[in-house]
Amino acid sequence: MVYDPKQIEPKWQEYWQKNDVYKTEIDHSKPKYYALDMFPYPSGKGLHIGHPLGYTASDIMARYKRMQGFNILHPMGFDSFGLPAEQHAIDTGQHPAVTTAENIANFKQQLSKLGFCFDWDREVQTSDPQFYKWTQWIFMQIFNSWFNYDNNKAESIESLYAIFTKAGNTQVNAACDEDTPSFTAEQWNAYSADEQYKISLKYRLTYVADSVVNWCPALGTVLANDEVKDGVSERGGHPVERKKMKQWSMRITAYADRLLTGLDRIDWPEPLKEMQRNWIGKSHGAEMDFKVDGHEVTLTCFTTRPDTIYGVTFMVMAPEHELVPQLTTAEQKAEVEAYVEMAKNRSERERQSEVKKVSGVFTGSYVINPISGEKVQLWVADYVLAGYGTGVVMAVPGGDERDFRFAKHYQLPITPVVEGTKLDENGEVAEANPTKEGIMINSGYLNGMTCKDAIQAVIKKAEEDGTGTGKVNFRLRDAVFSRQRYWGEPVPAYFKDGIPYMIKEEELPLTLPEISEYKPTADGDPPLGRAEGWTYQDQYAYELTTMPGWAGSSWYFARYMDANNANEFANIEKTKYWNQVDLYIGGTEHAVGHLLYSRFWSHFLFDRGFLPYDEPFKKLINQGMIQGNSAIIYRLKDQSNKYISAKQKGDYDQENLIEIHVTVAALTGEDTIDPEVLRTWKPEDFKDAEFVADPDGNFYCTRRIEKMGKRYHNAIDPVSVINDFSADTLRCYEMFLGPLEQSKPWDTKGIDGVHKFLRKMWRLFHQFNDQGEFETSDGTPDDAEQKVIHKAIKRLTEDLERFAFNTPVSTLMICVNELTDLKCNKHEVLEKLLLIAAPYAPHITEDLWAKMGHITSIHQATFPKHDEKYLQESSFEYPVSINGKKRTTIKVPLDMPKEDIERQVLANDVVQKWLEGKPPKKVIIVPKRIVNVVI
RNA sequence: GCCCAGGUGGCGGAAUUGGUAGACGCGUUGGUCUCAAACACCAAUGGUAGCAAUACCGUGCCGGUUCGACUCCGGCCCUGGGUACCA
Repeated sequence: MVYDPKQIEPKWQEYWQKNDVYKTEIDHSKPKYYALDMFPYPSGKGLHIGHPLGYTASDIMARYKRMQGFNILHPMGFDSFGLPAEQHAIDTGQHPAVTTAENIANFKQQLSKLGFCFDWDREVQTSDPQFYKWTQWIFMQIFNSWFNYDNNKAESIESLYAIFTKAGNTQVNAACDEDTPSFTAEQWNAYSADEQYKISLKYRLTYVADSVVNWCPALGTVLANDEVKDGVSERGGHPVERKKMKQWSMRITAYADRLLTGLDRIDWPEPLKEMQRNWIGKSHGAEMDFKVDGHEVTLTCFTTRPDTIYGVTFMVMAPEHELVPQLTTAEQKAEVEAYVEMAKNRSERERQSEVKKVSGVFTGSYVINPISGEKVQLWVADYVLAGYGTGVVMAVPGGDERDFRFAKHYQLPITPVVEGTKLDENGEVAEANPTKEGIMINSGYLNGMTCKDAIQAVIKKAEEDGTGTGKVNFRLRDAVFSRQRYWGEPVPAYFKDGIPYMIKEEELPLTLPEISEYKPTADGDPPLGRAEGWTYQDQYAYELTTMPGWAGSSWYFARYMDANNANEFANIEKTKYWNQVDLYIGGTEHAVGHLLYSRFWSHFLFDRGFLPYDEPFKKLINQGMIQGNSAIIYRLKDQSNKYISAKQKGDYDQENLIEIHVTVAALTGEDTIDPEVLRTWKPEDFKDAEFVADPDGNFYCTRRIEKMGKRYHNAIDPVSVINDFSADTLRCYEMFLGPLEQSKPWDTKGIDGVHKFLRKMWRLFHQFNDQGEFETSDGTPDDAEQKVIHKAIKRLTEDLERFAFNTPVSTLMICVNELTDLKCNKHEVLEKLLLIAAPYAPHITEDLWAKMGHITSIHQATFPKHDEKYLQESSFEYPVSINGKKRTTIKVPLDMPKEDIERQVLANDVVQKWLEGKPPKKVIIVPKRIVNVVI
């Protein structure tokens, strides 16, 4: 009988499902283990080969831990709100809910073939009203909270009212809007309830404020940065401008410090923590006030280097800064306005990355240095960002590279203020010196101080003079929470006299209304503006924006613990049992998005007593991305229908070529394309296209390794791989491909080897009779057999304990090969082999396990432990090096003392030859490693 | 630009603490089995020189630390991810 996965795999998948093998209940007698995957967005293209990578790893860990006696929570669900379904709705008119349901059905169908041990009774879908009811509920709790810096915790808004009633707000140390006025208890108590409410809005952790967005007037909508290419919309190529709009935001900045220190308590990859730290970007420095000459206006800038205050030779404000018009002189007005208009269309990313393109304009105004009293020019330049710090920088070209480039370009003065700044032959500053190491020069009373002392000195003086204060600044910005979309959670808020109010908790969920079209309205309102009667109590307009994609994904992991609870988002007793996610697996692309927002919400829910932990993910592994190998062809810009073979690229004007990603299904070889496949693939683009092939008759494309995704048409369907081989093969192969954390392009080159391994394992159980039927023997295993299996158990266990998922496949292969060589068919040995292979290849091992006579699932059996007694060696073969270069080996008993080993080594022929009669300088013996003779 | 990661044979990768570089698999070459194929099995396989023993070179590039460096340090180059409204 041969290994026939087509027969085995569906059989056992059905068995597991029917017998509820993976159903999970709280069991206080067992330790728990929560293994979680980042849930997928159910795209229309279905599962791609990257999804099963992380899912397989967590599945292996879940099965392994289950076999070690843990109670496993291993659920799956769908992040089912999102842009693609909405875009599909705009294009076809099909309701996103319908598209999403179809896609989810397809995903589940595909997932079912991979043999994962998910407990599907706990499935969640973020677009399900029974789920988003609780997303809205959490939103309300955040709205009804404020952040108290005194104890660094979110508290109920009632407690803030209580403080105001007693003491006003002068003693309150809270996260709030900048324009919050001060008031006493008397003043507060004199306010009307409405006025009090209005003031409370400045403290609540969600609030409405102006935020800058990418506005596309032609499409009447806001675009994601992703949808903007070179300043125009990706769809249609319409101009995009940056515009301020009223948006809901969340005060994540209040949690900046806790999100920073919380990282120290979790087992995440250090680079990822580093990314989050940098994203939060805590920096110490000062805010300095510069008076504008001839105006009653002060410009405040944040700087991390107040010590360089004497090096300030000009000042720069962001083009969006609200004081730009006021501070521009009549002569400079036209130039400044033109510049501001130009800067409006450049994205923040462009502005930061194109450092070589220096641009800016003089306002005509001057500011006065608060320390030196010097008068310097005030400029506007787009390398200064409105959103960071105060949107104004004091430029120190001697110490900052961007300031330096700017000063060089516009011939502004450059003063070196730190000793050791490089000068050119004319004695002018040759390059900026950004280091904090050195002694101050050209800096008045600061001269001779170290930078660090000067920083303190300047802050002290500024605070005494009232011209500045020491300040901690964060790069992190509050999180914009509004999206001008249809397919997202409605915000459970309505407006009365322009003031936002929450609906009542018992009125949740606020379900998405039906609308006729999914586009924005003619006057630029979000799609919900089309919903008829979209009002609260028939009179107050509901919020028209919806929540962002990260809302649902910021708490879904808690819902799995109590997925069907209709009265609470998750019962606290249940969340106490399951607690933190023990192993969370997902891609690095979420490093600062999802993984920061989830931490934020968890910290919040913890503060308010809704969750028993603040850090949601105890251990995290960032799986690498399985990249696609895209196929790219070239179209001539001036002839929309003409495509040229990639090899002729050089013959054309590069500006005239447009790269087009085409489906990898059209590939006929490494880099050749069959144009006929393209004609049927996308008739609207290629039906009548002209393809200019090479003289050899081939039409070449360019291949490029990049993210696998819909837009690149480079995705591979895992089900096709299962059909060609088996689910067990795919699982093992995805692990075998390399370290989980590493990104790698998908390539099926080596998959045969893994498939062969499974066949070999199968044959191991069918090798002892002529019919090839299943047969094992009861004989006692000999030492060689014991050694093979115990070596494998040890290696595999050690590797899994350190979350190395790739090397165990090799270990299993070696074990099967060695047992085959030994012609081992001992029941005791083969049973252990099945047990250790079960997490990787659940179907084949389950089948063989049943054939061995077991009546319960192998996944409910106990994982074997290795016995050291079979692995003990009596001697060790040392590699012997001369001056670090390996020359020979020497085998000595393990317990031999170092002096005796040295004697043996020196007596060795090869060593003697190298020594040429002279004694060695040194002999280094590292036990069980190496002997190195230095001559 | 900024933040993070990676770079090892023809290919995917291994080397767990600074200690035999290339485990395991693919591919290639030669062979066994077969009427033939498929399957399977055996052998070789980093490069150069050599019949061989062996020698020299070799972990992106340049330099350093060390008895010894894929591993640690400094400087570059290239590739991938993120960069706040893709998910």
